[in-house]
Amino acid sequence: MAANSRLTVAAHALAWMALVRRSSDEFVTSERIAASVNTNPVVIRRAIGRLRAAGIVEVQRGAGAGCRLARPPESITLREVYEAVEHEPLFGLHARPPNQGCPVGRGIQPALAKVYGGVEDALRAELERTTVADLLIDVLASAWRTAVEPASDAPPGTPA
Amino acid sequence: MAANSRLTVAAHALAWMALVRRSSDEFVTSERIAASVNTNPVVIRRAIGRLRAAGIVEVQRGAGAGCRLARPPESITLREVYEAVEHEPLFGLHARPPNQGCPVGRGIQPALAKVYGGVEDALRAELERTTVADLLIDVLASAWRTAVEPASDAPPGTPA
DNA sequence: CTTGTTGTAACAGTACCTATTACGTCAAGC
DNA sequence: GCTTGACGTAATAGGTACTGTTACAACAAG
Repeated sequence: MAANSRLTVAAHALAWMALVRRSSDEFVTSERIAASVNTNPVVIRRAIGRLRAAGIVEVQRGAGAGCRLARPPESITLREVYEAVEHEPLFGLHARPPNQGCPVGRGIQPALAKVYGGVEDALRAELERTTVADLLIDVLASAWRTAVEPASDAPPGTPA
Repeated sequence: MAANSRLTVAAHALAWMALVRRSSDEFVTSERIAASVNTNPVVIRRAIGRLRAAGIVEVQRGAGAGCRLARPPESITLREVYEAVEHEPLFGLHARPPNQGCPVGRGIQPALAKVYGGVEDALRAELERTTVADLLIDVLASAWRTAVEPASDAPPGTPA
């Protein structure tokens, strides 16, 4: 399970946009988000592209452009986010087809596909229990707990 | 989510050993299992090594050596198998630590870790619902359904 | 002592992810 | 219109992980 960080990047970006949305309706740039995630703006744009295709965010092009949540954060579940950014199955089947001359080789793939399908359903159901709004609340609670400097509750406009 | 096939290979090997166990207590070689999985014996040995460390199979070395289930297949759940062969977390966090000067950057990792932990728990609970014995029953049912030749129900001793 | 098998290291090839640069496209605002 | 700032995307490089394969030491049965 070589884990990638696409869901993490997408969730981080959405939490950031949800926080900004509390105080303004302006579009935020991929560069600003990238400064908080600590990555390259192109990585953010790639994630945003998938979220836009899923109708989770809306993007404004041209000068002074950017991105913002397309819907209230209470209505965006992490299941949606997961399905927007991740398309590979959780578990891979055989790299090369198993021996069809053997009963186990012939029956193993359908049997495992059933199991894996149930697992992915369970994973999606669990992710559905958390919305971006829930996540932001928890993020801010954790940030307070970790804060050492009293000036830590800086406004969202100063992420870098 | 770059999916690997370790769980698939382990489950396939265990189903094969469970089928053999029905008619004999002999040890089977990694070469025989590899012939059914259609891979290299070393790949099987790598999986067997982890299953052995977890107490799922027992290995006999020396001449005429091999491997067999250490316990009845009804007592081996896919959760155990998953935990034996897979150690990486399902979702990766940030490749580089997020900006600690931003409230979201400071709180996102603990918040996501909580979500990801719940997801892994749900995944394990779902995998726990299936034992190797259950899997074998389903494998054989699927093999029968797919069988075109009447000689398809060959004894387990002839996998290749 | 021979023989067959495991355990493991080493290596090549492939594939994917992240980071980065570069550039075309686009719309706001003067 | 033109300028400008930002997105969308291709291309590339470096790193990492998995699979397949060869090779060989360790080991136990007979």
